[in-house]
Amino acid sequence: MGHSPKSEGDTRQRILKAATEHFAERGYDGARTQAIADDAGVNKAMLYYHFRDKRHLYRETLKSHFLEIILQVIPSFTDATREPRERVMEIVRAYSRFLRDHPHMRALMLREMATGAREVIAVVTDIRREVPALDPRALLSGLLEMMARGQIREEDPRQVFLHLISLALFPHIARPLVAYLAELSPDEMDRLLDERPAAVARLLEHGLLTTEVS
Amino acid sequence: MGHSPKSEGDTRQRILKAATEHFAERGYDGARTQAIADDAGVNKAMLYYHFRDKRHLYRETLKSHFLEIILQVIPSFTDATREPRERVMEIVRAYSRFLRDHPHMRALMLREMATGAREVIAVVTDIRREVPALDPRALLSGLLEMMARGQIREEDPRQVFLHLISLALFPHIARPLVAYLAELSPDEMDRLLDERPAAVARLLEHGLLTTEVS
DNA sequence: GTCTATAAGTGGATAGAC
DNA sequence: GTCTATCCACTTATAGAC
Repeated sequence: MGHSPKSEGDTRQRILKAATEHFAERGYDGARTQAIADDAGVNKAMLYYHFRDKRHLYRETLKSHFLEIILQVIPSFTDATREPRERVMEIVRAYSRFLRDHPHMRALMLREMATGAREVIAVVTDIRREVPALDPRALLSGLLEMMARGQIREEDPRQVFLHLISLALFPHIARPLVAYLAELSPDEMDRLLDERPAAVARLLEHGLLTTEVS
Repeated sequence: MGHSPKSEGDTRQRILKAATEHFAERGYDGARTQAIADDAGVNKAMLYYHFRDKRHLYRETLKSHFLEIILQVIPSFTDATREPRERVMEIVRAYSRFLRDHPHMRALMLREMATGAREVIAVVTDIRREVPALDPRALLSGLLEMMARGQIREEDPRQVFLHLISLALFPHIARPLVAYLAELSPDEMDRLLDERPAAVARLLEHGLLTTEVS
């Protein structure tokens, strides 16, 4: 690194941070390059110096965050040191923790899913080319292993995968709508989400339906 | 009714249909009024005659769809004529069916959630003022009733509500990303989603974790 | 690396004829 | 109710000085 005029990679980072906020809050089309530059404390022309254009800036923004989510969440699926109940709770907690630490990821992910996740998929493919160890298939193989050990019921592992990420993620991403429908204050909603890992664990242990005595 | 020059409420409906597609696929900021008018087969000025401006057009678009989702989904929570297992399967199926019949709702909902669901909430509030019978609180009371009858395990009903809509909705809304991560073809993904109601029912009956024999 | 100035184009919206 | 023509604010993007 050496002798760059002003602030090395710092400017680039500040731009990415500002871009994250604007893309998350207003979406790709709604985000204004001028506003991003202002928030980053640089001139608008700098966006085009550091990134080719708006689209490239968007991709790099996604990339910087998805690398982290993959690094944080995969281990929760594959860590075999804990007992089963604790393991599934940890999966729910891992997503929960990630969304708390990265408050803009929720909106970024939602908008990406709305467009068929085109850009995320390109970005994840990119990441995997650079770091082949980060294989999302690990998510499924961790479950298969638990099944082989008889720790979880025999079931299509893809359905089990869907069960777990649904239970873990949906309440967070649908938060505003759920809070409105169930008439919950932000505080009550926080508490409900904090209690989620335990509630999910109970569901996975006992199911929901009582056994008919008939 | 009567003697309107060309096509009564027909034009309005065609505009709403075209608007649905564009708002879903490109988002509010990404949608182009020109493109909506083109697809509706009318002049752009007509949008401003039938709806005050772009924002009002967007709200009316949401409203036309949310009225339907409320009408279709609430009954699945409150219909007490079936037995419990069939009832929860029906909840999962009701959402599934709705998303199949309204292919653009997925994206519309996702984008709304990304912005904190501001507009949907306004729209649902509107609908409830016009049709007070459609109270979303019915979603919770249906569950409470099942609990009172001992048909489902004692649990915070709000957590149960979250369990059910998470399991039912998330796999559909996250479909593109899930398909990519699990390396599933569109056909395989379709089959997986078709099998969801049964897989969810099994989860609710038996849980997931096996009982430790220790 | 960072800025100023400006180009080139696009979008939502309206006035007014039919 | 529907169309034509047009306005003007605002957006991305670049050329070029420092």
